[in-house]
Order: sequence, then structure tokens, then C-alpha cells
Amino acid sequence: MNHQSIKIACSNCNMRELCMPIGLSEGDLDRIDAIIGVRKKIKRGESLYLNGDRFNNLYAIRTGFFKTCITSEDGRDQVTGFQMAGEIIGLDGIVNDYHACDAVALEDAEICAMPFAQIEDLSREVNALQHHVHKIMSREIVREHGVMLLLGSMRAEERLAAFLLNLAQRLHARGFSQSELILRMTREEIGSFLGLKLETISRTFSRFAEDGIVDVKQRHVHILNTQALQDIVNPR
Amino acid sequence: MNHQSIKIACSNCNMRELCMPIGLSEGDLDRIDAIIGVRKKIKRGESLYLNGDRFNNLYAIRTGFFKTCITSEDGRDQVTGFQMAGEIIGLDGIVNDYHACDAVALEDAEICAMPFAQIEDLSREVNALQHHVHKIMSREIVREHGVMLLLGSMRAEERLAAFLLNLAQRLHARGFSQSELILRMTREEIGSFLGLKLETISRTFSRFAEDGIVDVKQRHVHILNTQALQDIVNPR
DNA sequence: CGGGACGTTGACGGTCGTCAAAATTAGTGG
DNA sequence: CCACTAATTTTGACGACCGTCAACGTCCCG
Repeated sequence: MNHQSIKIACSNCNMRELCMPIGLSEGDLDRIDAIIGVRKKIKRGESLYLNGDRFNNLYAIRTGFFKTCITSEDGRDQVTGFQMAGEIIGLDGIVNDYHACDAVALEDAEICAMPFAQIEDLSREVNALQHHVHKIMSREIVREHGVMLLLGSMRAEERLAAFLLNLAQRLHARGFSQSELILRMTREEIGSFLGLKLETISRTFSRFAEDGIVDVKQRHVHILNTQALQDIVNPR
Repeated sequence: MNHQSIKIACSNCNMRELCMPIGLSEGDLDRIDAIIGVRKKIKRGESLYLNGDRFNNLYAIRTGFFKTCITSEDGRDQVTGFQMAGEIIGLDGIVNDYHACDAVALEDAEICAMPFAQIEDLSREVNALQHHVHKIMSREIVREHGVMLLLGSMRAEERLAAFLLNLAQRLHARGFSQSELILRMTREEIGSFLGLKLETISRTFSRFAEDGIVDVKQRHVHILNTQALQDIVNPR
């Protein structure tokens, strides 16, 4: 598999500052580079792993966009998150050695597979890596607390406003526009994540558009009034 | 502070198999014992930590019952979980060095404070401890996925049935009855956790009682028909 | 024994889900 | 490149579920 000319390495990955600890020495960075196993392309619609798959790797997203979702016994579906470049997925697999959700690419994507056993080995020697792994997991726990607040106590407009602001903020941190974004997921997937039906998502988008808060053309969203969205999320 | 006769040690803690990795050597267990800093009593209604508090410790619950909750800027409240003996809380603080939620005792409780810096130090040397910490965090992530499914796609009856089954199962794992339990939290706190209002909790309890599924007297709950609860959660 | 917190129940209304149909877009194969 | 089908989105009408408001009942603790 040596047919690519570009060296695969965290050291020259432009997502480094997002998924790696900062202030690593050259040597330590090289050691981390060394445990990146496979770099793989995932086509839109394909899954990186499925519920029940044996857990071996964490995955760093290099490019592309994923959703993670769980399905209950009786077929209920819940999107638990949307992940973009620089984010780490697969943490759900650690506890039982089997993945507890599906990770599906919403657009063509590239990931770096990082064998978790090697991460544990190396993090015993590189303190910054150890702490970084802990922070990533803690961040995910805190993020999910926020989703619980959203699902447990917000109305449809508030949920969608919070969702849009969160997406825009994360995209902006990656160098994209603060106000223009392309949704990589369907209304149904947004609804599943937000605990609403796709019709409600569509209607709420239409209402935002009527109110001049956003401009929506299918999956192209232009946020015209960020403050208004914030006011919807956090009514004084 | 040497006024207690009983030695405080994981080695003689009856919650050990719940909060410690299994198969540790005597020596390793002693080393873990050594990092347990303070054992503290928390009275009902008092908080172990609050949102914004500096993060220093993880806490193992020896006895008692806690809730964790977050409050949004505009005063919305969300209970993110209920924790009982043998469970670890405080993981939310790792990512930013500040706690991101409140932990409040719902009955008089005792906790062991474990300085996280020392946990990281020791887990570099004791592989089982390192992996155990990872598993605890991953378990919390997976648990929260389940809560998201509940909040995002279940109706009131289903949520309460799932909640009761979960509580009963965890209490049973601690040697209590499978079918009888005492709720340590108010209807309002149950409602906050389940994304429902307290009146809905009360009404749903009444409906379960009418149907002969549970016997409810204030906070005493007797599950008369576990299968019926499971059928409510997972309709065929 | 009294007061406050907690719980129950009823009536009513709003938000969002359900069902349905039509419009628009995306994807596929000829 | 176009035709055709499938998938997605929008919009409307209606109803169910749960929230809101209110009153009352119960328990606990000082």
C-alpha cells in the first residue's frame, strides 16, 4: 500500500492542533506518528464501524463528516452526534471491547486508525498524550451533558437554533465561514439528533427564514442574524 | 484526623468490585489505597462540588446517593444522572480543570476523594488502573448515549419505565431487592432527568399503579410486573 | 402541632407528531 | 445528455401527548 507519495504523519497534518496535544517535542510527535496504523477512505454512506464490531481503534477524522447513532431493540434510532475533521471517534468501544454505536460517513471521508492498545502503551510514557486522551473523553462527556439539556428542556426552535450555532462555531474553528454552512445531513438526521421529527425541522427552518434569521436553500444555510439565534437559545 | 478505628482502604471496602479493577495484586491495591486522599461525609442537600469549582479529584461514592445537574444561563435545569455507591463522579472536570456540573447528595453520603493527578501518575505504572480509568469514562459516554435515546425518542411512559428498570437493576447489583426500591429523589428531579414535568411523572406513576404494574406509596416503589415495564420500554 | 416541601389530580391549551400530498432534488441507467 | 425513479423536502390539516395552572392532599421535621 505504498503508492502514495505524501507522507502520512500527524506532524504534517493540518488537523494536528485539533486532535493532538500541543507542545509536544519532536521526538514524542514522531512516536505518535508511528502508532497511526491505517489511513483509510470512507465513502459517503459507508460505515467506519457498526454496533457490535470488535473495538480496536480510535479514529481521527482527517476530512469529511460523520454521524454516530444507536438503534434500540425495537428499531428506534437516535443520532448521538455529528463529527467533523479533527475530532476523535470510537470512544464508545473501550468499555466493553465492542462498539456501542454506528459511525457512518455523511460525505466521503478520510480517517486515521489509531490502535487503542498502542495509545495506552504510549500514553504511559508520554504524559501529555495521557492527559490528552483523558481530556478528549471528558470533553465528550461534557458535550453529551449539553445535549441532554437540549433534549430535556428546550423547545423545537431552541434546539434547532442551538444546533446551528454549534455547527457554525465548530466549522469556524476549522477556517470556514461563521455564517454560511452546508448541512451534510438530512432533515431526518437532524431531527433524530434533536429529538424531533423531520417535518418539525423543516417547519422550523421555514419559520427562521420567514423571520429573516437564516436563509435556507435545501442544505445551504446562511445565518443572517446570529444574535437572534442566540436570543432564541437563551431567552432573557 | 486519626480518630476513626476502621482503616480506610479500598482493600476492605465492600464497593471495591464495583469501583476498582479486578485482579489487582496486593501491592498494586496498596498503592491505590495510598492515593485516596480524604474520606468525607456529605449531608443530604449538600454539594460535593459545583459548576465552576476547580477540579482536583475524582470521587468514589462509598455510601449514599447523588444527582449531577447542569444549569443553563437562563436558569434551565437538567439532571444529567443519578449516582449510587460504587460509582465514580467528577469526570466532567478533567477537560477544563473546572467542574462543569453540580454534584448534590440526595441522602447522607460518604465519598473517597482521589486526586486525579495522582491517578494519572499511578496509572502510568499500573496498567490495570490505566485501563480501568478509560473504561469508566467510556462507560459514562455509552450511558449518556442511552439517555439521549430515551430523551430523543421515548414517550413519558417509556421513559419512566426505563428509568425504574435501570434503577432496580443497579440496586440489585448492590445486593438490594430487584423489585422494591426507595426513590431518593423528588418527582421534579425525576422529571428533570427524564425531560418531563413533575406532574407528568406523578400521573404516569398513577397510571402504572392503576394497571397493576407497580405499587407506589410516595417514594416507596414496588415493581409488581417487571415484564410489563420491559414491554413498555420495548414494544414489539 | 403547625408550616413548608412534596405529591396528586383535574381542566385546558399549545407544541409537536402523524398522515397525506405535492414539489424539488439527487441518483441511475439507457 | 436525458429520462425516469427514488429520496428528500415542504406544506397543510388534524389530533395526541404533555405542559401549564390551579387546588387540594399528604408527609416530614422542627
